[in-house]
Amino acid sequence: MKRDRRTGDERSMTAAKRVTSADVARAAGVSRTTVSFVLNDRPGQSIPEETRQRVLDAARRLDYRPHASARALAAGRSDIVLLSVPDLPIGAGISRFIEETATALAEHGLTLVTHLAGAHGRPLPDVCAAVNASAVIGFSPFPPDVVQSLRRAGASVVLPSDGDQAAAMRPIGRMQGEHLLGRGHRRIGYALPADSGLKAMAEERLIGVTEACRRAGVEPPVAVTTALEAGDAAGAVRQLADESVTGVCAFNDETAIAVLAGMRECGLVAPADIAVIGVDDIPTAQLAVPALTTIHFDLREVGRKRAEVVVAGLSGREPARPTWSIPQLVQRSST
Amino acid sequence: MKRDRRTGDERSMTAAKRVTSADVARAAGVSRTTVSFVLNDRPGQSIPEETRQRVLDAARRLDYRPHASARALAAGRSDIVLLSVPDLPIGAGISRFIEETATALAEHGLTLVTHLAGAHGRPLPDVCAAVNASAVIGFSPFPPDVVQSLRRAGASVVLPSDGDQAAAMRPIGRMQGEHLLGRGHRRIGYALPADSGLKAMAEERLIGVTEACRRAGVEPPVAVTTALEAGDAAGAVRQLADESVTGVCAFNDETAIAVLAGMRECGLVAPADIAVIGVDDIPTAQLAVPALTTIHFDLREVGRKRAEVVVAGLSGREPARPTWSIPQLVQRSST
DNA sequence: ATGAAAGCGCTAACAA
DNA sequence: TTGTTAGCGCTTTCAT
Repeated sequence: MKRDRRTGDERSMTAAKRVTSADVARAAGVSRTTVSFVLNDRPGQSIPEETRQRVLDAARRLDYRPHASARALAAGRSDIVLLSVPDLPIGAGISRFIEETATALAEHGLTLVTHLAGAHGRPLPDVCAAVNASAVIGFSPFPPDVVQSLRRAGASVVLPSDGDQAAAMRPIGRMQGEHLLGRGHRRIGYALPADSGLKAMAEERLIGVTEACRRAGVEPPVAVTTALEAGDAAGAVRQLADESVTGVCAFNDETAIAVLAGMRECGLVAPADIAVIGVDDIPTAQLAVPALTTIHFDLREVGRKRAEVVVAGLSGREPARPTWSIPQLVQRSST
Repeated sequence: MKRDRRTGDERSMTAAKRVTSADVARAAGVSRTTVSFVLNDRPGQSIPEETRQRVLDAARRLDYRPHASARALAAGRSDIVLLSVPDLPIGAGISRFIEETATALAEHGLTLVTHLAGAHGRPLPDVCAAVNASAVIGFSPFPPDVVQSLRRAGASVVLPSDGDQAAAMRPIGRMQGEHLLGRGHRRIGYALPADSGLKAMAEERLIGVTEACRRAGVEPPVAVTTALEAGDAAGAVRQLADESVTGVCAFNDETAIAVLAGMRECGLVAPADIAVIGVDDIPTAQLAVPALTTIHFDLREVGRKRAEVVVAGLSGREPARPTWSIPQLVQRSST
């Protein structure tokens, strides 16, 4: 006889009773094994179409959903991919990227969940373990010790690698720099966001700008850091102006908008006094005054590429070296 | 003899071998049961401090992390709370809220993961099942059929209820309306976001504004919808102007900024021609031209309240009716 | 082509 | 106070 461990309090809040694969098997008149084979579409099993349909039907009729924990436990791996998003703010650009990645992963049967890595949140490896993620993606490479914790927490794929990161970020900075240089600016500035979670990305982009400067034979960019706040940005703008910078590349559109606000506070006008270029092409970029020149990329593409790398890693294949999609310049009035 | 199901390809990408509770038990020289009791801090078990420490030490030394799937499977519930975030954009306000909720939940041993409910993403119940969430939180009440799917997918708590929502949203709209009314405006407008995911929240806030109007004895607000794009917003502004609206409450700061941009395009200036008030107090609100008057609230508080309701629901208790923290007006130059 | 049965790592009732 | 043991729902090997 089976024990019943349910406690007496059967409240309305309790989850509905779950349908198990045994229920489906019974309804279809087959064994659980067969159900598993059919539902997982296992290759190399010759199951007659008729049986297949019977199982599929039963599953649909009962609204069967495999119990993820049980499956993960038995199979030794989950279908969960964890995305760690750095400290706020999450701009619209990031949201789009996340969504595209999720869609691409979903096509491979993987589920993406995201974790906002706030200062006081629980450590990423804990979250990874809690959701039993088999892959973890970040926005910039994780420190080696974190990578190891993640592995121990069950993640078999951890991205991005330093190489991935450089390959993705630098061309963007390079493009920003080249645009400004191409319009005749000779003294370039770079606005880094104060947000620490974005630092690593920003620094890679800055390297791209620096490369552009070197190629053009001009001094490396003057880097300043600014919070998303007019007063602070004004200070940054003053530093830039002191160095007679005439064109500044901002880490992203939000930072760029802050720079624009800082300039306003200093009585400077863009692009006449200083030209500003952002990255991301967020909706508010065109609403800025003046409208912001920025770098746009196809997030769909980027997300898809990331997903491919994850899928490849999970299936043990070496990923085809992902070719990054080409960023595009959106010329507006701020440069 | 144990079977070894590992396939031959032991690649560098594979997750490190996991430490199990049996390992800890062995290291501590006790049984798995004792380990379980100690690590879960089960009340009513009198375990000598000495043994406790021995187990704790062993666990720490081995960097043991309970296997979430196994635990969930055995215990019948997971520690996962799933937050479904509506379609983009995720403003900074939302990010803060998420982070605070996560922190508050973490204090109760729960892990929050978020899912961006994009148009093409997988359906929420699928995600809920995939991560085995025992609670699901949204930004506005889920349709009844979705609630049922979620329950069947294993969620025992689903929030918010319609009541929660109204209690949280309406006072905000009311406050916006009262501010404008208090400054003498007699013809109020309301700007809804085009984004469908935000519709439900927006409509509740609109009700709040309507209430404020009724109390003041003026006509209900003229509602218009606008995308986050200057051209579209200009159209909305024209509609408002046609109805001789002199003050508009925007759903949130981003919408408000779009309205401001629309006004600029129409040659209107705020607050002289039309006053604008937002909600959220996002960083860019004060960077807008003119600086945006808005409603600010303590996200920490809101997140904490939400978390309490979840915890209460999960433990079967009826939540203490959450008292919503008081929103605060931030007066800037747009009104 | 299908089924029986052995676990995956953990929890919890029960026994000692 | 601690250990034994029976599952949780699923996958997968092996036998039929």
